[in-house]
Amino acid sequence: MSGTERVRSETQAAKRERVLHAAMALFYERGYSATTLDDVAARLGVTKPFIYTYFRGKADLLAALCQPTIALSLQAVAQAAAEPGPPTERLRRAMVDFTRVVLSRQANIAIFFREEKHLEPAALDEINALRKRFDQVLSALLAEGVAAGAFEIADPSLAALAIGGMVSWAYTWYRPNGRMDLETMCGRMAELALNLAGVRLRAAA
Amino acid sequence: MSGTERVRSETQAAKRERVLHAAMALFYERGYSATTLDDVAARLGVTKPFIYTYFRGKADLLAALCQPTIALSLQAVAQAAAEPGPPTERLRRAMVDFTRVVLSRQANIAIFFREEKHLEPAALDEINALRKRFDQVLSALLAEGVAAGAFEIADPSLAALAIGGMVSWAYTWYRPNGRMDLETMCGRMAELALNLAGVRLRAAA
DNA sequence: CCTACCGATCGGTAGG
DNA sequence: CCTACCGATCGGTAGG
Repeated sequence: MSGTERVRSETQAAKRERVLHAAMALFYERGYSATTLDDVAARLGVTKPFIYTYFRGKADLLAALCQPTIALSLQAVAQAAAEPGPPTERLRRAMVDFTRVVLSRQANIAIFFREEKHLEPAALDEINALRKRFDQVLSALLAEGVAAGAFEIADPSLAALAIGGMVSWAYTWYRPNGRMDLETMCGRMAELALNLAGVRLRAAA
Repeated sequence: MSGTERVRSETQAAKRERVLHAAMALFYERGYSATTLDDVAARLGVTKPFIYTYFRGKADLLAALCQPTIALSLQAVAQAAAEPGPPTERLRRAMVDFTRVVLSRQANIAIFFREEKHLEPAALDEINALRKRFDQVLSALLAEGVAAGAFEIADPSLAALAIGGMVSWAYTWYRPNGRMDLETMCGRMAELALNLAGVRLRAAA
């Protein structure tokens, strides 16, 4: 309708974003396999070949939905880890920011973990390299905190996987408009991550 | 060959299990959509109609792979929660047993979370009821521990989701024949869960 | 006569 | 950017 008419006047980048948004919604609701490119086109009021102007194919759309979100997850943790300040506050900040990425991009996170097998090998390799760095950065921050006496962790690598999983998993249960707003949830998940890291004292920053 | 010949002499239940095992391996490696029933049959040295003797169709196979594993997860936590003894030891036991289900049935867990969208609505409803009970049982155990002064948890429902996620997530990274054997890993994950629950003292049982 | 299968094929739909 | 269409494939089922 009005959305359809506006598509023509938008910039190339905005049109591309429109396609991505429609694909995100459909892949999230119905799954990748059950969504046809005709479905995506129909939601935009265009036909299938329109999509091929911006993407090489269905799997390219999938990669464009997944890769930037995983990159943002890494960025959130890497930036917080590189800040000055005590390990406890850097970990808290890292977890608040990481949780915000997961919850604000819930559909993208869900799509990645569900549809990983449908990514082209090159795209999956690129994403897995980001995930590996995520675990390394988080693990290094935890080890630093142990060395500083701030955390009690027997195995920082394992704890990094545990913390990453605890937060990532929120894509399966978080409901926007639920009983807790997004920022409150970010703070709560960060607190739980600090517990997991064995932070004994909850001193304010 | 020898496998093929043996299929004839096996009992119905054993044949059904053979089909499930082949489907599990292929769904796990290639994904549900990329696996054809011909692929499953080929791995068993039979043809596709053989599968229809034991299952109503492809989605029925999927449900048979997922449902029992989720049921075992619930059972592990429910049994440990119902035992006598202090909350801390019941939680530890619940987490050791739950982690063992996740790691020993890693493929099934992965398949469920990836392919949820391909389950028939009735099968998904049944599984989601089990998952809901899982969260309720774990949440109740955490609340009991808080009441007994054993745990420090601001929000038992949220902590249950966090703990469940931390352990479930292990399906994404655990490698059998890795640096830690399965039982050691179960103990480690249980320790991390106790940390998450804010257990302050690590008194022996 | 049945159980347990196979060879062949159909309707329907996907990506491109 | 659409209409029209293909090459290929798949789940499910009939007859024997």
